[in-house]
Amino acid sequence: MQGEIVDKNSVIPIYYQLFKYFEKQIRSGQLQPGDALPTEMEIAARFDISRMTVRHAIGELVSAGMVYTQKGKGTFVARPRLDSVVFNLNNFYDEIRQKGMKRHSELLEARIIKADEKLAKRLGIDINTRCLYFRIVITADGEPLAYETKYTVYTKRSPILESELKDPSLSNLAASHSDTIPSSSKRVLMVSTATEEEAAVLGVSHDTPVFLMVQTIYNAENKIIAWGKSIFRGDRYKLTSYEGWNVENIKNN
Amino acid sequence: MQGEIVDKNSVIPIYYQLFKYFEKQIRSGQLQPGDALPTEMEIAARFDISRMTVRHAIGELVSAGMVYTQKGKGTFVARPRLDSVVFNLNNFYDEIRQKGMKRHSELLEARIIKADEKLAKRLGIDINTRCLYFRIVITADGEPLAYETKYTVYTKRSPILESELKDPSLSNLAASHSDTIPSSSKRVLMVSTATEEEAAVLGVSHDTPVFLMVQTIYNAENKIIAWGKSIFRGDRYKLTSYEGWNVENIKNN
DNA sequence: CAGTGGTCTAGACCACTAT
DNA sequence: TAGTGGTCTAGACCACTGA
Repeated sequence: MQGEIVDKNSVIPIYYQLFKYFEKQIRSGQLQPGDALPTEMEIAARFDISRMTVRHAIGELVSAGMVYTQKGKGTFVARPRLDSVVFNLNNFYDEIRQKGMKRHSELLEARIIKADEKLAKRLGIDINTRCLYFRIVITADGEPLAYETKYTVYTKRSPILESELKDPSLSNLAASHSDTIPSSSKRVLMVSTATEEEAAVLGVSHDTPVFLMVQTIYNAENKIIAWGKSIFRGDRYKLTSYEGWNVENIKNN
Repeated sequence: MQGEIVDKNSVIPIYYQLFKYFEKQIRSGQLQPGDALPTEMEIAARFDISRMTVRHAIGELVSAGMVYTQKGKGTFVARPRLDSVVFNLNNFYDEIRQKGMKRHSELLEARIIKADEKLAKRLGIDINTRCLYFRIVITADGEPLAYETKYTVYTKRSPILESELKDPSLSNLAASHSDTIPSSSKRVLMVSTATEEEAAVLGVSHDTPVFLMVQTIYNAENKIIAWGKSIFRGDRYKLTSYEGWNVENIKNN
């Protein structure tokens, strides 16, 4: 009768079947936060499998944050952490695609420049170092949504493809034109109001609220190799975060 | 001589020592993205440990996103994903603490109300359902930083503690006063400008750019049990995201 | 003390990859 | 075909918990 839960002859691994079984119990509320799971020995005996296989399944549940273990006591259903919130930035670009809109990047300007004092300081490089500078506007169905300005050191002197300038990924760009590999990235998200120039490019009125994001790319030696500033229209963009175990069910609310 | 790397007599588990060993190799760049790790059998033989212990260590590296495995081929160092960005909202409140400032919550208003049509629709409940409504201002060193308005259904009629009204966690509040348990949470982060009322409360001028966050708490049946709106001063708050493997080294830049 | 989860072993068979 | 990682077993000993 337990064969309905774990089929040892299935191509699906036993540990995965077991993981899904408990996941379902928890998501459905049959196992409530604080409830104890059966002991590993009990589970192994009930399904006639090895304790190591049981532990593999429980390990997956722990990784998913759905249970926690306490040495000498047992394994318990965790409380969903509704307060630790993460906003996934992919939203900014994915949102366009999800709505079935066509994303398009327009190159406004692209130049090789020699770093002046301000840029040299910002990039942590020497003055007059050759840099690649460019600006793009990202549109969806013809409407401007974001305005990005980017700088990266240009030490490799490899050819610049227009396609890569239209790619919003600053780290890919740095990988192509810096002589070191991008290793870390820092982004700061702020609110601001559009400057005259930004308002003109985005086709909004001056003082419209916008998201302002500044990104810095570092190599393995923690040297800055790229810097970018992005302005997102506040009337078109938003970030959404879902937490908990029933997330799929509320996404369309 | 390998004993310097893995000490089988240490109280630290072997798999963890091995995990740290490879983590160090990767962070230091001695193992570059794309490089293959030794095979599991090789590692087991070199350190004279069981293959299962090696697999445990590699499993940790996989969980950390530092390596990936390919059946029949081997295990390889992953490329850090610098494009998938997450902003951790805890920033909003942690930032205050991190700066050594004292957070304080001031209760502006707290009432039990009967839901009017607008609120009933927003909370997905019947008109005239009893709800707890309140507003707070969060200050740091006396300066207002955030303004929050919250509603939750009030079915348990349990006493309301002023301390819990000052806790910024909407899910904790819903847990106390709703007759069902919070299960999922949805948050939407937008930019806006302060309304007259918000500007007055926060002590900023009208039309100052602000973060606007709306949170909805659901129970296991996907019924809304709480709703809240938070206004964060744009001139005081920012969200920061770090990606990559050298993150600790760039946090102070 | 008995029971729990944490670690570890020395095998085994499998599916997949490349040659 | 040989080599890889993926799964699984049936033990073992340990540290920790609570009675």
